Amino acid sequence: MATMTAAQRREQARADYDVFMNGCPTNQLLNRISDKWVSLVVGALAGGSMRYSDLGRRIAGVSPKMLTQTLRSLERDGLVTRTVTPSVPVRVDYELTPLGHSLCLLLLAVAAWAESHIDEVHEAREQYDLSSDEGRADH
Amino acid sequence: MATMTAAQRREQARADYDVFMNGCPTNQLLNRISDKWVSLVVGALAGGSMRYSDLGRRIAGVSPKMLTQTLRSLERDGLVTRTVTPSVPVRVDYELTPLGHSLCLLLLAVAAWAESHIDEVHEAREQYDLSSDEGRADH
DNA sequence: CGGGATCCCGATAGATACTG
DNA sequence: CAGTATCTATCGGGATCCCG
Repeated sequence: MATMTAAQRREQARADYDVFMNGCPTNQLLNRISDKWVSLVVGALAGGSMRYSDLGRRIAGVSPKMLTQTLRSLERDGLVTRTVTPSVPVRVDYELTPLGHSLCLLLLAVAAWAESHIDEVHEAREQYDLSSDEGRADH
Repeated sequence: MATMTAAQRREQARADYDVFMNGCPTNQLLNRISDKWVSLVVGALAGGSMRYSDLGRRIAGVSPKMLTQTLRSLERDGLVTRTVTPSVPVRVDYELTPLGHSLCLLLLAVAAWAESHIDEVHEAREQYDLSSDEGRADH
């Protein structure tokens, strides 16, 4: 079947693309750190180990489910360690691994870029929004 | 009203949190670059200006809608320029601004981290998945 | 050629309730 | 205290049609 619709071709392309994506470390990392809570958790743990509920209080706004989910994925990727102390009641501490601290450094670099360039972005946005309004004025 | 349910308190916390988020440049940037297509578009444009349909072919798998949407947001943020040449048919070129190139550099830094640490992450994942299987074996 | 408008669907965040 | 299970609402992403 050499005759494919545009949609079919895109579908095929997406299949190839997905394979490419899965093998691409950069996108994996991007997906990870772009997670709504990851940067906050890493940031909170940067100062040292913390208990589950301390994290929940520190990050304020996260549901137990999302906190657990985030911590689990970070643990799976070797970015944090989970330490259970079987006392009564149970105590669980989370701490950044060396790899986690390394990631924290990268996050700091991102933050640095953001803070030094955000003004330009905001200015560009105002310009853009202004132009758009003018364009629609004579509609 | 000092008596609030846990849900109400979280809701309140989220409101505060959202304000904090909106004002935080880092999260804005994170949201932007974590967009599925942004890094690919920026990467494609790193080599020079490109036409709309060339981008569509180069990135392969993107729908026209998402490509347009991505380019618009990048244009709005002052990361790319959109140049319309009113010939027949119309020709539209996109190109990275200096700010866009700067972002590209940051993306490169992220990519560098990803490539140099992805092995550790994968190894950690295997370890983690292995341990999980063992844990469930005696269930 | 380069889009905008509209409808639809699957993924996922979050609320709620329950457990060891 | 530290989660787990389930259900629902939302929303990003895609297909499809249409315009300048």
